[in-house]
Amino acid sequence: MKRADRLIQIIELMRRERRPVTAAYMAEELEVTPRTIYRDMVTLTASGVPIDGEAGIGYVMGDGYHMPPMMFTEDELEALMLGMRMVQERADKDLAKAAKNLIGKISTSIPDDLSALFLNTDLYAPQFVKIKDETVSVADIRHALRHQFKIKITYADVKGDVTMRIVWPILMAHFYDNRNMVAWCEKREAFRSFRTERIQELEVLPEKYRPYRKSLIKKWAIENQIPELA
Amino acid sequence: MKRADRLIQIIELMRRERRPVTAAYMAEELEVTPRTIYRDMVTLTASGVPIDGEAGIGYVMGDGYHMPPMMFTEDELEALMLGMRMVQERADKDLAKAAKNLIGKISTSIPDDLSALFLNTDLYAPQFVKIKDETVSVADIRHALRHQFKIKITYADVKGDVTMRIVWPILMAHFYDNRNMVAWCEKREAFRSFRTERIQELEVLPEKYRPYRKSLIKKWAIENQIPELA
DNA sequence: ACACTGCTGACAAAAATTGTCAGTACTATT
DNA sequence: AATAGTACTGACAATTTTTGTCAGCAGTGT
Repeated sequence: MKRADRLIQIIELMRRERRPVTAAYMAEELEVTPRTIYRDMVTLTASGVPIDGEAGIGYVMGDGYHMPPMMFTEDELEALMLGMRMVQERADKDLAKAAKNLIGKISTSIPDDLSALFLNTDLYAPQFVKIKDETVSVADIRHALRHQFKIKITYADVKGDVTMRIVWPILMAHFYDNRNMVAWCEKREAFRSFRTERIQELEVLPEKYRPYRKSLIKKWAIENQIPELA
Repeated sequence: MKRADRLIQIIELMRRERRPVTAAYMAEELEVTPRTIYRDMVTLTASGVPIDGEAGIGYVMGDGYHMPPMMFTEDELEALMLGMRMVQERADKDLAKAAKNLIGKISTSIPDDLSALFLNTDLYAPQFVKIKDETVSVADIRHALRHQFKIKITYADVKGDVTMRIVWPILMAHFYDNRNMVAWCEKREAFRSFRTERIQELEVLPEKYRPYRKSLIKKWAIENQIPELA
């Protein structure tokens, strides 16, 4: 990659990251050595781009630097299309519908030539193992999860034992052949995973749970040794 | 002045001008020849900076036309996020990077409260079977495919036999544990699938293939009994 | 018809970029 | 007080990029 491109990409990258970004990270992502990144940063700051670097921390972009909205690149549109295909194949039907709507919205708001490219079928992402449809509305779970509502569920476990519990949903996990809701179970006082298709009944309670979902996710990630979420 | 600086300055200059700016004017201002400005513009637009050039007029920066403020529903944002996670886990590294950039672009163009919801981690879509990294650039394949360029590849088949062929790439297929390029093979005069990680060398030829990709895909889909693409 | 402008290709001289390596200084954590 | 992580600098040679030049085509507005 040429330097000029890289500089623009660094601006984009800094704009989207809220946390400090290390030179090493950028070096990896942009496929150059950290030394080159340091040189780039000098160039950018010299040209007036408000980037702050602190030893031991990383780089942060100052507020107020406003680049005009960039259009999507071909690769971004392709990533979007592939992602939406995957969602349509693999996610629950509400989300699949949302994916379809999204494709529509975006394709009408980009130039025609890009749009044609975008909508053209040149991707294929089939899922051979079909995931069972849910009895309950996964949209309800997602809604509860986003706003930290407690939910009451009737659940059939592997052995077929049916129980009723109040849980705090914190995460949706999408695996190859099943979907899981990860939640804190009030009954067991522990994290549990619930396969969505085994949830028989579901009620979103008006009551919210207190600890921030983010911290619960972190705790769960540590317990389950999933570094990318911890 | 170095090129990198000049590009950043061009962005600044375009942002503050309302009227079209001619290449000649910028060339004067930045003390280079117009030819150099034309080259710069190609670089900038390729990097996604929304600049429009019209013969007889000059250059204007797109007023957010390419990416207008869009309203998304919570479900759409969640579909988007899930899709991009999947792409990051499952697609080649260029597309993964594009997915990341896309998240950044969209998150800066939607209201803050939605943005926070959007970026919050409440999805997990791991891929346990890791797909092998490619030797060649999959971005090149995608580019050739989108624009119907022929490509020349050196390919090692299952038995380990290495051959060189000219093929017409028509489709990328993303499976659970591998990625495939589907193409018309000039040598065999038939459709063939090539696992991307077994392509040893790749050259995008300047020559385009004639039949529309869409019709080739259809033919391939019928041969392979894939009704959703036929 | 005309002037103006965007845009492209090719080439060789000139200039910038890069990785490498070795080292300094600052920050937060232990 | 020690340690790990990070920003940052200098110098050099191989490599890559950039630039001007020139010649031309194509679209826009008068």
